[in-house]
Amino acid sequence: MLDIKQIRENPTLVQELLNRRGVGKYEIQPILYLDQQQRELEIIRTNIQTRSNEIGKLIGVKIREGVDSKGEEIQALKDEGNDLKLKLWELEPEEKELKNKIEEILLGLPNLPSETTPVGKDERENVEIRRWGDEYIPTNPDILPHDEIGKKLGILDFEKGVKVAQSRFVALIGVGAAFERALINFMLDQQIAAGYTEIMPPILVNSTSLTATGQLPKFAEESFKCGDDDLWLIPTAEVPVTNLYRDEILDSNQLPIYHCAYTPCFRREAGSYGKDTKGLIRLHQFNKVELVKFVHPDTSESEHEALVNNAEAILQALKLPYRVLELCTGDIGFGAAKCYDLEVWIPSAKTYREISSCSNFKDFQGRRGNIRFKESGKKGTQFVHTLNGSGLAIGRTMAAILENYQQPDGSIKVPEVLQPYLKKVTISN
RNA sequence: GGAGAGGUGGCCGAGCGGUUGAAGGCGCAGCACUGGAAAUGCUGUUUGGGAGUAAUUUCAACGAGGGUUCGAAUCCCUCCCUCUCCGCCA
Repeated sequence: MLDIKQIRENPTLVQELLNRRGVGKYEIQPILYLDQQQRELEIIRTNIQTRSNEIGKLIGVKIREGVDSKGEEIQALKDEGNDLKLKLWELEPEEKELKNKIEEILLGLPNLPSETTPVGKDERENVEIRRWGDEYIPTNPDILPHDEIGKKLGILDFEKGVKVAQSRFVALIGVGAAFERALINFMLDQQIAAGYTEIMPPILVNSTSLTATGQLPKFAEESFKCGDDDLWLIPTAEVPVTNLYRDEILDSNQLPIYHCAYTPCFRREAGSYGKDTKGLIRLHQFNKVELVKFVHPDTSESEHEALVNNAEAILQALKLPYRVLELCTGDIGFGAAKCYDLEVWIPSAKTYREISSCSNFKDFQGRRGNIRFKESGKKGTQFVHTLNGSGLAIGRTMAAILENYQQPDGSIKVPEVLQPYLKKVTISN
């Protein structure tokens, strides 16, 4: 959520930054107008309230002093109080409606992109920052797509996923299941060693939590809802983990807080019909290890770089070729001010595919979720900055390994760092 | 699912119609005492909105939303959540 004060005080700058996401997409003019009206009303209402409070107190004092509570003097005050009450009954709903409208619009506005976020229309204008591991790109031209080799090896069964659930679900069989588990454990162990505290959070969350992180109200159709309850399947561990500290005032010396969490993630993938219909790339349910940071605003940029490095370290340990993209203003997520995507090399498609997305939300989620901190000596509170990134998406990592480590005989070499976890050197029939 | 209890400030906990943003305690901060510390004493210590350059001032908030009243943490209604016991269950 954007700061209404910032919008009020710097409307031109705010509008300019929103325009970088797309001219004409978001307008702050309506908010400015409503805000003006609301504040004018508030002044009037507050004055009436003040007098009304005075009357209430005065009656109390008079009665205690022995004035006849049924007498004229008291009655006159009561009458005035009643008059004021009528006026308040008129003004209050009006002001409340204005406030609700402002809130509603505010919740629908995306975060302001950072000054450093490259300006661009869509994903074609993302900027490649660096590449790693070119030397690991396989030279064998006959690499089978991961889903095909997975079927051949008997470790991925998409038909069974469809039977049990629906399309875009998979069942992992035997070594496939163990492989998934090995990846999860390896990634968690590595991130814990990097300083993150592991969380195993609820994977059903309430609407308030989804609103805090920004999935609601705008992106309701992207998540699975449990019909009878106010509970949703999480689209990412970012939601429960960020909400761990919702409505809390942290002490500045508790910061920074680093968490990692393995969870399944559930996405409806509405609007991507026909895209990536095969394989592990785009499923309704997938596993992911997520990194989440809560930091002091002064450090959020360096914390962001460090978080990206933590995610990259996994790819490097697995010796998977990848590149880092800095997303442009037209492609960054709703709540992000700045975002790096990590894309892993997928040999069968001869292309890089997103495997991690590392975002700095600045105070956007902190404000929506009311996550604050207090600095001793300073008065008042500040919103924490939140950051998160995948470290990494497990299914896509498995896909990348099934291809990049594929041998001419159709077996899969197990990456060295995974061997102790899987207790295998190769996967074959 | 059935029965009962309860939700108050950073925490514990009183208050059950009148100057209560809220006693008392803990915690925290400052000061005093001390060579320094502990102990002790004193003082201070919620958050958010509005107006003002500021000092300041005003409004709101005792789970949430309505209602009664001149006045509600306190009374009434609805909802949410937590806890205990019973049942069921991985």
